[in-house]
Parts: sequence; structure tokens; C-alpha cells
Amino acid sequence: MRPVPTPRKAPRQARSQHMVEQILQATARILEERGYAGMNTNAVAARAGVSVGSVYQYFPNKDSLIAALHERHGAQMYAAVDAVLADPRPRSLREQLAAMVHAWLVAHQVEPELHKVLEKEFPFFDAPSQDSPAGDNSFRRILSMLEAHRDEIGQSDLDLATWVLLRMMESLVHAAVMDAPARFAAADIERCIVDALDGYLRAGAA
Amino acid sequence: MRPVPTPRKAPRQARSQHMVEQILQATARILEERGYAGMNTNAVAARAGVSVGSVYQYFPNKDSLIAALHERHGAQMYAAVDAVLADPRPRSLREQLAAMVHAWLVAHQVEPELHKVLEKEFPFFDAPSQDSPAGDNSFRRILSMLEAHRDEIGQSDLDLATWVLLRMMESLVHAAVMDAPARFAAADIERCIVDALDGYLRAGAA
Amino acid sequence: MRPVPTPRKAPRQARSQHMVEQILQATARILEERGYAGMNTNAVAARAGVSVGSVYQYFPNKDSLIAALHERHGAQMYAAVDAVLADPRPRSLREQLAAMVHAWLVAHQVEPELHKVLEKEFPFFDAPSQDSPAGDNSFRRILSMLEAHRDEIGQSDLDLATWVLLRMMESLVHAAVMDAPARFAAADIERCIVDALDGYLRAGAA
Amino acid sequence: MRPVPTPRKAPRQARSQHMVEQILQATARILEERGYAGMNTNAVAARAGVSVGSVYQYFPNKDSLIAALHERHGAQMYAAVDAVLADPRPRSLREQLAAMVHAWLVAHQVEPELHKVLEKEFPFFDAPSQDSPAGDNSFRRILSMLEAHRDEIGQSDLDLATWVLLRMMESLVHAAVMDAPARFAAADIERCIVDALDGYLRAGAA
DNA sequence: GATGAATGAGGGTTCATTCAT
DNA sequence: TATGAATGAACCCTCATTCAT
Repeated sequence: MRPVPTPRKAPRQARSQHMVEQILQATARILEERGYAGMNTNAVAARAGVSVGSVYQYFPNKDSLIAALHERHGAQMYAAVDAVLADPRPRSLREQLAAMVHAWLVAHQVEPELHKVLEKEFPFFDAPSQDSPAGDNSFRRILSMLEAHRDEIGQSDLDLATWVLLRMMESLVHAAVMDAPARFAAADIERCIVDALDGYLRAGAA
Repeated sequence: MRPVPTPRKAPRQARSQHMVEQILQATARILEERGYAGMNTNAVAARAGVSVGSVYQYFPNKDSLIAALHERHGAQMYAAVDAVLADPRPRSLREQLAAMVHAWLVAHQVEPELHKVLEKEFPFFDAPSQDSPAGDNSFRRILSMLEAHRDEIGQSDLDLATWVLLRMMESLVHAAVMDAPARFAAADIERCIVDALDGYLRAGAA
Repeated sequence: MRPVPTPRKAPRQARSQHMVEQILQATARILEERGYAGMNTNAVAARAGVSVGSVYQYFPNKDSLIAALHERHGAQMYAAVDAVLADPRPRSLREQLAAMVHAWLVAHQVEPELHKVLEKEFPFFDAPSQDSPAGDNSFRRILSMLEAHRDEIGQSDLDLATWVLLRMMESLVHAAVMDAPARFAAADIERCIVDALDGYLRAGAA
Repeated sequence: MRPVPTPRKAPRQARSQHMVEQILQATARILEERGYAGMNTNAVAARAGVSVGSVYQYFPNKDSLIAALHERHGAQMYAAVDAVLADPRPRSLREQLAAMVHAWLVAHQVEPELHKVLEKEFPFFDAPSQDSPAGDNSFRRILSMLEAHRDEIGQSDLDLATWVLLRMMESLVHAAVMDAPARFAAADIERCIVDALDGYLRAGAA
């Protein structure tokens, strides 16, 4: 058991996508209800209405279940970013940032409990990381976007700026979702996140 | 086993501070070497040169060991912030922020491996949280500092701004320590963090 | 799992002798490489390039695979003995014994690894046992041979003598193949085995 | 699971010899009743009136239980041989051999069922092997004995002769105990074994 | 017949925790 | 208080076997 599972093996591609889906759903539900500590492969199988053996047919071990959920979550985040950046309508830097933040926050509304557990117990897994192909793709899209707004940006190293930007988005959205004190309005927090991103990028500019 | 242990009970205060120290050191070393998955109370006891029974004399359960380490780490962070803010010399807002970030990064140099494990496997534990007395203290100190620089700050809600600021510091320092790509110089990252904090606070200002 | 499988059912006779052959070969190879503990029906099927279902088409259960291999091995031993005894050329008692021992040792040269595993993990299976038809046949042939040399033999009960003789051959050849210390030359060991058989039979003679 | 367990770790020496004894007894009884396949650590623990944890306190794994039983059996065999050879009364070669064989057969009367299982499922484990200190000791004692009777022995290489002798004793006693057909009287078989040993040694003599 | 996905009982092992000494 | 032997619930994973296609 390791709290930070590396995706060992992807579920073998099977046309039994349905079974894989069942299993992941069961994993997600159990994770939401009982946390990592309360999750075990037999329970997942039972919940999925499947035998343990079948779980191991598609997932090499317990942690790969979590890893798969993470990958899926990560993919949703990539998709959210990509969807925003793919939009051809001209937008100001701040609008772009706001759209990205908004998309990300919205993406976290689906299965918020699951995301909470995933992020709380296995952080640093849902961020578009440059290590994964999809993550790298997001990285490059954002970099392009920054280049397109070069003149509004104070940071000289856009590569570094992209990395910092992603880290900020990820962790601030994370914080907003995870443990924002009730006394702060969601909209205010959202605006603050955009302020932070925007402020960071412009900082250093003459 | 729960990846995110709540500090159930603080170690009973005993003259045997020495034993408590031994136990925590052992826990830290094992955590560094083997991660949470490889840690168990028997191993901790053996490494500390005491009996399991003694571990349970001072710590109610396994997780409280981790919690204690977290608290200690958190305390170091509080102390770092407090030390900076307690400094009476007049400083600009940016200087204050830079000093805080620097102090925090420096604080992470001690037992970096331990911090990595703690933050990787049990995030959101080292931040001065408003929930703890010490954390609340830090929170208030920062809030005061912001108030002292009210005119340089664009954010209208300083309470919210303080919370965002702490979240940013925490997660950006975290990211810097944990997984900064080798191609980015530490000094550049540090400056970026200050830019981000500074940029955020100023944003929204007319 | 039972270390000493009784051949429950012989492979149903099928035209697909080829498939049976593939399966047994796969079993043998896996046994050689990984021992009984590392053998499982799925692996056998995979190695044989057939489906598990097919394995069960021809073999009622896992152990019957081992049993079949044993039978085959036993048959080779029977054949070796029979071939020697069928030889019409007149030979002295010692020559007959020497020929049998030699034939048996030679028979163990084929697939020595497999034989080692079979004999190490499932002993008492390769001997021409009186319980099997073929074994009984060998038993009777040897008995006849002894009767033909009645005058050179000290043992009064030739039935018993045959049994002892077979046990000796089997176990000494076994020992020679399995764990003869390197310091003993194969030829010397072989001669010793013949000495033992010969010495035994003559013992008790006036 | 491996049918031929190497004694991994000896039970830690503990004054809880009693518990170790209970556990081994339980293992033996279960082995007798259900064979290796029917033995499992939980059953052993239950039968021993002990918790599984305790079994693992003294034995590193399942197989070490079997290994311990084997060692014990082997030790009994060593002891039997040693007792005979330590006897100072002058005896002829044949008498010595007969005494050894007898001692060994007698030693197999204790817990015959257990011995059957041990030898059937894990052969080559009860023989005084030169690899173990005790085995080497037996080996040397027998060698000395043969040297003392040098003039009666036809074999020129007494080292080799000792090895063959041990192999013969071991396997013939084994066969006698394991699967002697009912039609042969025990006394006759015993005499045959002595004949075989005696005959072998004298063979080759002028 | 052939296939191989699905089954699920079963078992070895770990380790947090207790408690008699 | 300190000890550490003892406990036993819990869990991951394997693999012989089945059966619908």
C-alpha cells in the first residue's frame, strides 16, 4: 500500500470497457465514503457487482485503481484547459486566465467528494504534469497563450512562468475546493485566484 | 491506516521528553527511508531503541506519530513567519513577502527528505492553519502586516487576502521543494513566488 | 494442490494428440524452469499456445498433468529395462544388472532437468511399480531373469529380491542423478550401483 | 509454496520452547491428517491453540515449519546412527550394519505417519547429508567404522562407499517404511537391507 | 471442439494494539 | 513505567476451474 501510487499499468484495453467502468465507479464511491483506508479490493469488487478476480483482470493491483481514477481526473483537467485555449475568440490575458480558472473550478464540481479524497490523500496527481503526454500538451498550449500575450507579461522566462502558473492554478483551485472557510464567497475566491495569476504574470513588468 | 491523520492526542507530557524525542526521530527516519507504507509501530520502536509498549505510552496510536511530526513541522513554519514579522525594522511590502518566502524555503532545508514525505503523503498539514492556535497567531500577524501596507494592496478583503496569501505561499513553496524541474534555478523560482504573492496583493488596485 | 498427484484420469484419447503433446511439453518446460510452485494451468496453457479450456479438455485437473509426465517418465524406464531384458544374447547376472543400470542412467540423460524436478518434488513415481500394468510387466521380466540366474543368487525369496532390486536401482540411480557430490566420477558411481545390486543378490549364498 | 522447503530460518531461540513445540506438534498432526495441501498456517495456529501471529513469531513462513520438522527428523536419524556407532562393544561389519539399519527402522516407528508424509512429499530431507554439520558428523563416523573394517571391504574408495552406503540405507529404509507390499515380512525386508549393504561393501573384494 | 473471461474460495502474511509481568 | 510476547482481524492476491459463446 502506498499513499502515492504511480500508475503501474493501465487497465488492459478491453472491450469490456463496461466492467472497467463499473470497477472504477465502485472504487470512486468507496473512496468517497470511506477514504483510502476503508477501501479494499474485495469491497470494490462487491460494490461493482463483480468478482475480485475480475478486478485483477483489468488492474494489476489495488493502487492501480487509484491511479486510474487520478488519470481520469487529470484528463478532465487537461480537457478543461484545452477547451478554453482552443476557443478561437480573441480574449485578453485576464479573460483567458479567468476562463481557465472557471473551467477548472467547474470541472471540480463533478464528483466533488471523489476529487476531495483524491486530492487530499493523493495530491500532485491531478495536475497536468509535463511528464504525461496530455500534460505536456496542456503545458505547451498555455505557453503559446502566454507568448501571444507577451507584451502584457512581466516575467521574462515564459517556460518558468508556465510552470508557476500551473502550480498556482492547481493549488489554489485545490485549496478553494478543499478547505475554503465558509466565510469566503466562492465568487470572491475565484476572483482572487484570477488576481493571483494575473498579478503574477504582470509582476516584474516595467 | 489513514493517510491523513488527525492529531488525536498529543503525546502525554512526560519528563521522558527524551523518549518522545527518540520515538519521533525514529519515525522521521523511517518515513524518510521507507515512506508511510514502510512505517509501522514495531519498526519505530525498534529504531528508537524502546519497546512498542513505550511508543503507546506516549502516543495513542500510529497516526499520532505522524501528526506530531506534522505539528512540529508546522510549528517550524509558524516560527519562521513569526520571526520575520516580529522583526521591527521597517520593510516594504515586497521585502516582507520576500523575507517570509525566504524564511520558509530555508526552513524546508532542514530534513528535506522528511518534509518531502510529510508533504507528499500528508499534504495540508504543515501550513499555519487558522484552526490551530499557533496557526491562528500567524494568520493574525500576517493580517496585521497587510493592514500596515494597506495602501499598496489592491485586494479589498484583507481577511480573504491573508488566506489566499497563505495558501499561495504554502503551495508554491511546496511545489518548489517537491517537484521543481531541474531546468529552473532555485533563485528564479523563489523570485517568482514573491512576484506571485506581490502581484496578487497589488492586483485589483486602481 | 497435491505434491503427489495420483493420475486421476488419463488424457481422453483424442486425435489431437498434438495438442496433448504441446500441453505436456509446456508443463515440462515450466516445471523445469519454475518448479511445481511456479506452475499453474493458465501458464501451461499460455506456454502451450492453447486456451485453459483446452487443457481441461484433455486433462481433468492440474495434477493429472504431472501424473501424465510421470507416467511417461515411468514408461521410459520400463522400456529401458525391457529393452535390456529382451536382448536374447546370453549374459551373466552381473552383465544383466550392469546393462539395466546403464540403460536407466542413460534414460535419465534426456530432459535431465525435468526428471530432477519430477523426482525431487514427486518421488516414487518413476519406478516401475507393480501397481501399474507396465510396471508389473517389468517386475515379471526381472523376476524371470533372476530365476534364470538362480544358482548365482543367495536370496531365497526371489519375489522379495526383485522388489528390493527395483527399489535399489530406482533410488541409487535417483541419488546418482540428483545429488552426487562432484568429487565422485560418474563411472565410479555407476560401478558402485552395480556392485550394490550384485552384492545384494549374492549375499546370503552359502 | 514450495514442496522442497529449505530451512530458511531456525525458530528464534526462545524459552518459549513450549510454544514452538506446540506449533510443531500441530503441524505434524495436520500434515499426517491432511497432507501438505491441507495444511495452512491458520489451521496450524488453531490446532496449536495459539494465534497465527505467534506462529510467525517463531517461524518466518509456512515452509519453515516443514523444514523444522525435517530437521528434527534428520536429527533423530543422525542420533540413531551415532548411538550405534558410539557403542564401544566390538562388532563385526555385518553386525554394525545390522545395528544401524535396525536403529533407523526403529526410529521410523515413532510418528510413522508423519515420517511418511515428510518423506513422501519432501524427500531427500531426512538423510544425514554431508552438508549439515550433524550429517557430516555421521558421515565421518561411518567412514571411520568402514576403515576399522577395511579388510572385509572390497570397495577401494571408502569415501565413495560411505556415500553410497548412506544413500542405500536411506532409500531402502524409506522404501521399507513407505510402500513395502504387505506380502513381505518386515523382518525379511530388514535382513535384505543388511544383505544389500553388506553385499555392496564386500563386492569387488578379491 | 475451442476459447478465455469470469469466478471466488482460500491462504499467507502483516501489524496495530493490548496486557501480564 | 517499561517491556515485548501474544493476539487476531484484515487484506491483497492467486489460480484451479467453469461455462457462455
